[in-house]
Order: sequence, then structure tokens, then C-alpha cells
Amino acid sequence: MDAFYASVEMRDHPEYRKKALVIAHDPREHNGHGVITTANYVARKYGVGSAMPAIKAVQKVPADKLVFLPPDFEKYRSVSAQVHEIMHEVTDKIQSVSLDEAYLDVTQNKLGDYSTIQLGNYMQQKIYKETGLTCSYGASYNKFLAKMGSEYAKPFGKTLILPEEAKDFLARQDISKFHGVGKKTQLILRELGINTGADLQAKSVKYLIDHFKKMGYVMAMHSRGIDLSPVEWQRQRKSIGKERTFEPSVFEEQKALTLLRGYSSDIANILMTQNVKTKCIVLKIRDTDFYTVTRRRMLKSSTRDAHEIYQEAKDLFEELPEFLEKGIRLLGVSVTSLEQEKYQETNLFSTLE
DNA sequence: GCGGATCAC
DNA sequence: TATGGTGATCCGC
Repeated sequence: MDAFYASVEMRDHPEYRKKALVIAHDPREHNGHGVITTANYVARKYGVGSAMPAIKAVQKVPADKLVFLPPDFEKYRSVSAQVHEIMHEVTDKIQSVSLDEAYLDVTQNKLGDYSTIQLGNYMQQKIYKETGLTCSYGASYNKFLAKMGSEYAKPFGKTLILPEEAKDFLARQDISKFHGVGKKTQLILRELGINTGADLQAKSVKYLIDHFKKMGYVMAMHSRGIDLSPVEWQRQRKSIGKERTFEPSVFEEQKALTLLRGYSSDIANILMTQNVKTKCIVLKIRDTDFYTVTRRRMLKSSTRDAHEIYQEAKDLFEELPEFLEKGIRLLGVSVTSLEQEKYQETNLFSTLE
């Protein structure tokens, strides 16, 4: 398989920033882009009320020159669709990872007899021309290496990793660059003296499985340049959820129940548009001390009814009265065990065609 | 199947 | 230091 991973840099483009950011009023400072920082941190520091999602980074802008920009998700979504159109010129085998990242299987492509790099350059340049966004991509013989190469190429580059180069390339990478290796796994790996791809390669597969179970096997394979997972371009969603954090916390039962009703209705609407039903309702709740639990209930028969979802969520909620005492910081509902409705019109037509 | 943990973005 | 929202997967029961 020729795999391809593209990552579009939206957050650094002034028009497409997806998240809250802080920007200097004076465009002569910081190239007119201002300074991106953790919105909540800045909000607290400068006494501005804000609970925007956070991103990374820098400071150095005086307080009186700061202004908060709300995220424009509509814009973000529409640009993402534009980018996807360009990718679809090359192949329909696209696995979206998020609005701005995707895997493409270009073993076959729609444009003709081109190399993976030629296809990549075509998309990269077209995306830049049509949206002004830079993107990087990685190309290799499997998904893992394609993604690794893409990260390596950021913010506006490309990386081609050939089979005979893979092991050396991986040996040089820090374990933090391995997909699936997060904070916790990193900590344990480093305690074992494993800091790089070379260290992973030096350990036996058995050793890694003994320490990390399935994850160990995956890391062993990845470090050796092996990843057989396909580009899942037809995957369907397995859960749908809605949750919200409150500042200050919620103490009133009526308010909590109203929120649950709203979430249930939102979820029911999505079930409707996606033509699926659910067999399992999950309640998620977090108190002021950040103590979080989830409780779920399996249904006898699947549903897409807002009120039925609400009733289950309410039942689960009422089994946890302690949270109202403490104060509710977060409340959420999600549904899993989704079942595709059969005999869907679109399916019928597409089958007949 | 359930609930917590971990991870990605 | 302060930790948002959505979704997936894995582990140990």
C-alpha cells in the first residue's frame, strides 16, 4: 500500500484559526499575528472572562494589547470541505482523522500514472493556491510511517520514507513521536531506559508485550517499520456524545436535568440525520474536585427518541446524588452501540445503480 | 458488558 | 498551572 498522510495547518493562518487566541492590536508587533497562548491561562492572568479551548504557546504581549478572538468553526468546516474536494481528485480512499488531517490510500489514484510525491505536491500546491493554507504530508508504504513523515515535515514540507530507509529513520525518532505513545506510556518507557526508536528496536517483541500488552506489540511493530492497518475510508461512527463544562459549577437539580434534556435532544437529532439508532446510553459527570465517573445503561431495544434517551440519562443521574452536593463541573451524555437502520433509501438507490 | 485510563486532535 | 470537546481503544474485572 502506498499511504499518504496530510496535515493542513489551519491554526496559524490568520483567517482560519480554529481556536481562541490572543492577538496584539498593533500589527507591527509579532508579524501582525499576535501571540497564541492558552486562552484560559491568559483569561485568568488578565482577568478576562473566557473559557475557550486552549492551544499552545507564547506570551510577551502587554495586557492592554490583548484581544480575544472566538473560534469560527463554520469557516473551519467549510475550508476543510474545500481541502477534501482536492483530495478526492486523487482518491476516494480517505480516512479523516480530524478536520485538518487525513490518511489517503494512493495505491491507486484517479489522476493517472503519477508518483506519490507528484500527487502530494499537486494537492499541497492546490490547497495553498485555493485556501492560502500551508500543509505538510508524509508518504510511505504504510499509515504509521506516512503520519510520522508528515509530522516530521511540518509546517510546510514533505517527507518520503522508502522501505529501505524506514528502520534508520525510526531509530532516530524520540518515542514521543510515535503515534499512540502519550504522556503515561512515555513515562514508563523512559523508566525502562527506552527513549528512542533505536531503543525500541533493541528490545525483543516479547519484552515489549510483557510490559505493555497489546500496545507493546504495536510499538514493537511500528519501531520495525511494520503497520498493516488499512486506510479505513468507509468507517462509521461508533458513538455520539455531548458534554459541557461549567464555571461556576452547577448545584441545582432542575438546571442539570434541563441540560440533560438538551443533550439528549441534540444527540437524537444526530441519530436522525445519520439514520442510526442506539442501544446504550452513557452519563458522564465530574465534580468540582475533578472526580469523574461514567455510568451506562443498555436498552432492551434500540431507539432514536430524545425523550427515551433523556429518561435513561436522568435515571443514571439520580443514582449519583453526591455530585449535586459537591457541585457539578461537567455533565455529558453519549450513546454507543449504534445500529445502522436497514433499507435506507440512499442505500437502495446506490445499490440499484 | 462495565467503568476507568489513555490517547489523538 | 489549570486542565475544552469528541471520539476511539484497551485493560481488568
